Amino acid sequence: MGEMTIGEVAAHAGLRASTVRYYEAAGVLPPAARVGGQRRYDEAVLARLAVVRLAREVGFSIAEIRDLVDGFDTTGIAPERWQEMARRKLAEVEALAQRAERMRLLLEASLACGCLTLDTCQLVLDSRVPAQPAGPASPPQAG
Amino acid sequence: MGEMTIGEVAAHAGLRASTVRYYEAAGVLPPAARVGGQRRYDEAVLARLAVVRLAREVGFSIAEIRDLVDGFDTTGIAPERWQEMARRKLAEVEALAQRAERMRLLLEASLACGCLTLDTCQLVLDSRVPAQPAGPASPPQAG
DNA sequence: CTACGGCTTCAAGTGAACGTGAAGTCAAGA
DNA sequence: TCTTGACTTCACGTTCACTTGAAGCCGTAG
Repeated sequence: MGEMTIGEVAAHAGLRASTVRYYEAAGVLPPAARVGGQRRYDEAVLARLAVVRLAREVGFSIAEIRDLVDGFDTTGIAPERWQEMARRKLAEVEALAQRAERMRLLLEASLACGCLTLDTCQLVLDSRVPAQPAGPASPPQAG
Repeated sequence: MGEMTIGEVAAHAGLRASTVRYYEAAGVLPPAARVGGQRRYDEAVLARLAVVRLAREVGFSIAEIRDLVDGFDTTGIAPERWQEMARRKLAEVEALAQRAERMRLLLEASLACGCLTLDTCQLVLDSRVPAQPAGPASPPQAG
């Protein structure tokens, strides 16, 4: 199983061939060797794809993963780079968890509230405009 | 303050005028009355926009909010419709919270692990391919 | 008169993570 | 030989919630 085509790699990794090609174009995988124009892989790419999967599962974007593996072939990445990025991402994930918790609380409150018309519901009134600070008007950024 | 232009409404709601126009086009706001081609609003629209804000905060998409307010003017929505959609959304939000929790655990584990090369890390090996069930091959869906 | 600010419309752009379709190459099998 | 299946590149489509740009109307202030 030393030489694999893109279809075999995709099958082993649980991906589509198009995704593997996309990963290469995005710099997440190094350019594969070609035989008659077709990509050939050895098993190391499966380890790399496992790292990519883990990174995706913990919330890294494709661009972040590109930065993570930049300058390395399929054999290994830089541990200190991972550590640093993982710490940053952990903060993001905790923020996400807090947001989810807030959504959950609001939903439960709205279900418990049961007011006949939401237009007069206290929950709605509470979320009218979230505290505009003083100073010249600056419209909100995309969120 | 009975008659407001789109700019005034936007300022009161903490939105951009373009967003208010977008909401109308998306069916989230009913078509506004026009005076000389320009939109005119009364205060009821602010209550509607507060409902929209709350709905967005608890995770409803624009399309879901359109369904939520479908058939109602700026005065009120259907409570039972809200209840049903809120219950569904609550399940989604709980799933999101679980995913965030899983991301957090994985990140913390990877930071605690500290193995020199992630390619041989147990965490990576664990996330190789998540349990493909038997049967004819069917490529994974987007997710 | 001219500039200005705010309004109108429609169309297209943004970013993320791929998916999809066209058009063509290539080797193996009936 | 013809077909099948897997592969190639390239470019455009998809979803979401908007934003931005172009081109133009309208009232007012200088």
